[in-house]
Amino acid sequence: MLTIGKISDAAGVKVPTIRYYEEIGLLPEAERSAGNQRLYGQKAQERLTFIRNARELGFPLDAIRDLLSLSDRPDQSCAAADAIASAQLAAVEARIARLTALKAELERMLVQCAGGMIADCRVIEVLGDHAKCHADHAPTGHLTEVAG
Amino acid sequence: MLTIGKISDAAGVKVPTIRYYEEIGLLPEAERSAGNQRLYGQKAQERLTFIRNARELGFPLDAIRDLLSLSDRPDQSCAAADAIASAQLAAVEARIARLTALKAELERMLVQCAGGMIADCRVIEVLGDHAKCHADHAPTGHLTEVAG
DNA sequence: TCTAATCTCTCTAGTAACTAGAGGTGCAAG
DNA sequence: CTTGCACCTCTAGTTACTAGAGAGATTAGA
Repeated sequence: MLTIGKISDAAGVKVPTIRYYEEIGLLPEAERSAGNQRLYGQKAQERLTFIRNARELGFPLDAIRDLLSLSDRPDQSCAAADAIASAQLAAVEARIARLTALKAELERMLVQCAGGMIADCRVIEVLGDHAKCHADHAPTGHLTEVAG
Repeated sequence: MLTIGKISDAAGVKVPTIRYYEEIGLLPEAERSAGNQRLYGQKAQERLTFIRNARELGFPLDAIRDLLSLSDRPDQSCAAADAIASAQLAAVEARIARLTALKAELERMLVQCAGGMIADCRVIEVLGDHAKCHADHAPTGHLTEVAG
């Protein structure tokens, strides 16, 4: 039986994150030692590793929850898991396309900003009036793209 | 003078978002009508458009705050704005690289999942034991990549 | 065996960037 | 004048955690 710190190291997931996963029901409630500390066995560690890998591949926790419930019933068709992964793939592709467009835009801005004064700065200017950019690129509606 | 709904439409930023921007100090406090409703002029609308464009290009609000304070002093060198935009470009490029790797991984998973049972499903298996994947890809430490 | 250092516990609050909803008021058209 | 939409404030929820306080558990060394 491993303490939380050990599976944290083993699975590469931080201690508070593990407790958080338990809290939201992604991990079952851990056994406790006499002194109330969490104890984990092999199965828990595998489950945590699964979660970590899926997170690394960009799956949101809800999708992971679904995948876990699928993997708990190994006799069923693979189709549902396939659907989740496919949706994830499509989302990733969409993000790549979007980011590639942003990259081009940023490069254009920067090329034109050659050490002048703010008054003539293309970075500022382009952001103030995007019409000065090239015309229509997809109007996005929700602005949830975020810098890493 | 325009009401909040009008500049919302004009700038393409939702009404609650505008109030939020005011609350966090990205927009100055708006004038009010006799009946306590917010009123906006040309300048506020331009500022909001600037924010919207920058958000669309993936700038975080903190960076936008910096850019706005730069654009308020047009006599200074463009270097700071350039630096912010460059950092943003680098962040975007890093995200693209990461997502491209994820895409390859997901595609590999899916190719091998050809309608079998969960017990043999590569999607589940790969997530359970990433060693079954190809070896080392960048160990990321923080798992903040999210599906769109 | 004692003690000091390191874990671990719970709980609360904070992060980014909003979104949603409740319950109430302003305003313009018919 | 009333109907109905737009607006107001405030609170709480979202995702996936992270940080910190204050207290108890465990373990390694003297």
